[in-house]
Amino acid sequence: MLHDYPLMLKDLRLKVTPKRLAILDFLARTGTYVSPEEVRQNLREQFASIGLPTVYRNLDELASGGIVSKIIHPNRQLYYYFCPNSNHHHHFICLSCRTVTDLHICAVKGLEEEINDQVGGKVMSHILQVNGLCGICCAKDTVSGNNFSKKGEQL
Amino acid sequence: MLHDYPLMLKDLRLKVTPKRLAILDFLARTGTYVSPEEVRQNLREQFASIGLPTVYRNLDELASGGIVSKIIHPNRQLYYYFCPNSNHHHHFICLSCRTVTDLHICAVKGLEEEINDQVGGKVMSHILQVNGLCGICCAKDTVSGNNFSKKGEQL
DNA sequence: GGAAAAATCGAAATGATTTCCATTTAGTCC
DNA sequence: GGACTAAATGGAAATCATTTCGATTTTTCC
Repeated sequence: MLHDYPLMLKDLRLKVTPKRLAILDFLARTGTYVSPEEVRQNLREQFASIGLPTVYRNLDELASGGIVSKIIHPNRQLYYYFCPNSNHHHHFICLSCRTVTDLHICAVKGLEEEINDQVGGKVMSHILQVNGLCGICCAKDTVSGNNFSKKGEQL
Repeated sequence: MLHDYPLMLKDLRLKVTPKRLAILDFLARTGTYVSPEEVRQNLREQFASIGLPTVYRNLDELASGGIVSKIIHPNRQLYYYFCPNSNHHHHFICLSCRTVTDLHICAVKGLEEEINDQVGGKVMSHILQVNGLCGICCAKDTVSGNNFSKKGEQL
């Protein structure tokens, strides 16, 4: 699937800058979720200077615009995943190889009804993300490579 | 409902210390989710010295033991909520008054099936939390008092 | 090509959470 | 009740992802 990055950016009223394009391109090529620091590492190959604030700002803007998704890792750091699918859905993330699988059931509908009945409140946002090992990593049975921080799982 | 804190702690093989009891008591009395810093503020009234590491360590141990729940706020800080209910369930949290409502539907069952079919992977953990305004705060229609950090919502 | 708005940079600040290690305390066994 | 051991605690300092700041550069649009 090809993406027209300049058009995507214009739709979000973001200016089309070389760094934005490179960030999008990197995210799309990688196909897994990545950390802001990893994005910067990669952009360094193309740009003499690339500030971390620029990376953070852009990832955040792209996430607000719905082109990328934020992944909240059990280590509580943020990762980003190229996911221009605008239908409401949730993610299954592999803690080992970092692949993301889109899930098509929205599990929150029933909960919203329960909340309406019980609390009469208003739902403003929700987090739903399923963490685990994908089939391939599960078969390998080794949590290899992409370990994250030394801190234990926290969520 | 009365709670036997010393017994709860013994069940978790944690020593019964005055600070642990005070933390549990504070959480239970408060009835809303609170930040580690707020716990420390409160314990200061009872103890001449109380270190922040102690508070963090204890909250984390109690969460691991299932006596309190971690709340992951949209501002990405951790809050804790006294919730010794060991049945699997999820939470609706009010962003204004910080009340928590236990939800009785587990929304993740269906997703796990989908994951098994699609990915063949193994689910290790999930986050599901619904954020909003409870009925009372909704009626007031003002997001009063308990604002959190100045940073915008992030999740 | 020039002006206005947006984007970017580097350096420094922020701030929640942890680490370290010396000291104290709870649990246990006589 | 004292002594011992493992666990808990405190204070200060470190960590480290993420933001802020103010000055400079780019993009966009006419």
